[in-house]
Amino acid sequence: MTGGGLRTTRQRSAIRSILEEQSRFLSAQELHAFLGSRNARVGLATIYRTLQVLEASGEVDVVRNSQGESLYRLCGIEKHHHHIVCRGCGATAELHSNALETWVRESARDHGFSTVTHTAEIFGLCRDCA
Amino acid sequence: MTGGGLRTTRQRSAIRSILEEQSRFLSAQELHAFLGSRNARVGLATIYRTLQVLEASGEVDVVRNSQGESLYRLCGIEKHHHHIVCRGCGATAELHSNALETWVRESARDHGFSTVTHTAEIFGLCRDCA
DNA sequence: TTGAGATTGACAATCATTCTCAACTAGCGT
DNA sequence: ACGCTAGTTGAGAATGATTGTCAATCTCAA
Repeated sequence: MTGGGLRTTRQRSAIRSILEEQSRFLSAQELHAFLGSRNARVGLATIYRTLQVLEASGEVDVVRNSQGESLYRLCGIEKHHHHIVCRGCGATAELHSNALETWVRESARDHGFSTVTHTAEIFGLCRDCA
Repeated sequence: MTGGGLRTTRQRSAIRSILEEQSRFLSAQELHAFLGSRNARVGLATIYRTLQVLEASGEVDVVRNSQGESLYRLCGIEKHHHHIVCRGCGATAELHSNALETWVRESARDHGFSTVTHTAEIFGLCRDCA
């Protein structure tokens, strides 16, 4: 994480494994509980560190729920995108939208803003949870 | 806050006053510092409580910065809107966009989501801070 | 197999935010 | 102006997610 290469450890594999089977947004705390429940106890600090690494390398997406808690999800796609997340079960779909990116670009231009970043997430109830 | 009417107190006036002169997003902590610096000391708990009331009544807008801290800003407009916020000075402009709302509606429909809410904020550097 | 450097984890430390609850006060009725 | 009562306040404890610490442990290239 600091300089050299990354190593494959039991902990990192376990974390990645959970992330893979649950293809939805999970909090670090949930991840911790999951790991514990299957005898693969991993320290919280390690979970947070691993999640940071994955985030930095773009392997997971991060969103914040209304409580300000960070939720992580494995993400195969490197392309910029957004999410629609189910408040009930956490199911997620990725969204790609030119309309949105255009809106961002034009808003920035109209107000003289540069080096802009943006957030945009939709939360709702999926068909099953409705 | 619980049931009946609201009262006008020195604290609430002071908070509102700061919010009015600083027409930009402030954190509760900044507000606390501001108040302290002008001999109008107000307890942090009170600041948070007041901000919650103002948020509930739609008098302030709230966004979360990348640290997960909540930022508040007085908002005269009751109509739904978004913001473009300067990372440097906190200057803010309100955005109204049919394109964005349409994107949300269509994304929800396409994925079978109902009762959706959404967040969308743009962060960047304003002309002065660039 | 070995050594250097990456990684881990128990636990302390942060930090924003919320809770607790006794003391205080705005403002209605008199 | 006075009293009363429910809304308010604030100091400090509590919460809860996240980060820092650092000695012990583990990976993996040589």
